[in-house]
Amino acid sequence: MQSDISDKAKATRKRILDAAIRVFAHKGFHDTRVDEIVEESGSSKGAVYFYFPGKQQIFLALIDEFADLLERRLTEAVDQEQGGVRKVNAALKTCLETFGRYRGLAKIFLIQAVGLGAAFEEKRSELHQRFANLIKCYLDQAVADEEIPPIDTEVVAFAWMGAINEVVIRWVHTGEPEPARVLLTLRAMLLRGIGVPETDIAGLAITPIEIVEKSS
Amino acid sequence: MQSDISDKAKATRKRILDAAIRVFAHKGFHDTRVDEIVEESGSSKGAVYFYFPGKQQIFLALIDEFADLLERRLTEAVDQEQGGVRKVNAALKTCLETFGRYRGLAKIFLIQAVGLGAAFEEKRSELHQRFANLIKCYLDQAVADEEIPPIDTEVVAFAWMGAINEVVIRWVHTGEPEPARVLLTLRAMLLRGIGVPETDIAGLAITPIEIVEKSS
DNA sequence: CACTTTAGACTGACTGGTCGGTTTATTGAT
DNA sequence: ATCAATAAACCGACCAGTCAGTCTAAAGTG
Repeated sequence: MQSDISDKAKATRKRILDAAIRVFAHKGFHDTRVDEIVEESGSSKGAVYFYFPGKQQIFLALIDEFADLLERRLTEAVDQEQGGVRKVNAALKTCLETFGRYRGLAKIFLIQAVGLGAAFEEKRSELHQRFANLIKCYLDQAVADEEIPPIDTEVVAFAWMGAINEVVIRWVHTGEPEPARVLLTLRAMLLRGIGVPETDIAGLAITPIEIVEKSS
Repeated sequence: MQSDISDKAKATRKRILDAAIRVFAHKGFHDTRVDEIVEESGSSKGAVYFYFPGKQQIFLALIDEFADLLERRLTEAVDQEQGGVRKVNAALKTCLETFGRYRGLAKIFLIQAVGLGAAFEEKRSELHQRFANLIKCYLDQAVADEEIPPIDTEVVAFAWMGAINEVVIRWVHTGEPEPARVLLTLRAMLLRGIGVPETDIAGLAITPIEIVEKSS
């Protein structure tokens, strides 16, 4: 059948992307040679430039793909929960799970995509803006529902994102501390920080997180 | 006199470093050409390589210098205050002031030093560790003094650092939101987050921050 | 069916511009 | 004269991207 061809073709494309995740995550954008992606993927330079316009586009494709994935999972998880506090809890858990499942992409997203000069910086800024806004919306809702006192949700949203990112970065790097510990501590800290009553926080289940690593 | 020479020499060195701050902050490490630093500093390639072993070392020198400066200012400010809550407040204020005063260095420190591959990544990790540890110490002390309930200070320390960094990055980039607003919100959020009683937080003065930009 | 043709997927040797670093010459202070 | 300081032409390794060509399988043809 004809899908044989395109299956094999798609497979090559995927092999290249997977290899790119591994190499980019490990060495960063500038220290990654296209030839290394070629070798790691077991394909050829021609194949790489057949499927992608250039090195930069491969990198951006990975980031965009992951950002979409994360946003999809977040909104999905949050929408399934009722009430601001539970929603926040779900979001936090989903974040840690997703970063844990796609550790390579997480490292690319959180570290390797930073400090790459103007061309990428705009993208990074825009992505952070996007996720901060997502958080801000949920916070605003919690305020509107009078679950928490009125606060400067914009600043808090950025602070939350930074807090989560930093802890995840640390974890991706060293494997420390374990996600369960992180979830508990971070959750308590962030929720307390916006004035959620202690009783509401204590009421949250100690949902275990499952961290399963996937290639892509 | 002999200081004429070394004065002039030191001046050249400084001009190079200042130029490097500007260019690195604006374009990032890899997009910065040594020739751009030469031009911006109004010196020459010979002078640059007379004072520094190479591009990378200039970059690292800037980061180390700033890290030392920040740490010095922080410990200084914290030591002058009495009591955990006030110390934290002082630290936060000092952070924002210092980042504000040295905006170029702040951008290099927080953004441009990230995602540069293994050679720099270790340095970055070590720096974050260092500052997180500083925070952790103060938090531990606050716990020991029973000002706050026992918490996982390690995780909280990283979360705090991430929160501060992200907000500062945003501010360095867009100029938004104003530091005063940031200090108030961040302070309340972080202190609440570790269980500081609302009354203690309210008791803190609304100390105005002065943000004066300096070249270096 | 045998055969040519076409198209898509892929290969890897090659290239040409770029840029960190070096060298050599010059200046100027003591 | 001597030597630190500076200038700027120069070098060459490096590497993203190119391209002429190969291979395989499907489509067209008689």
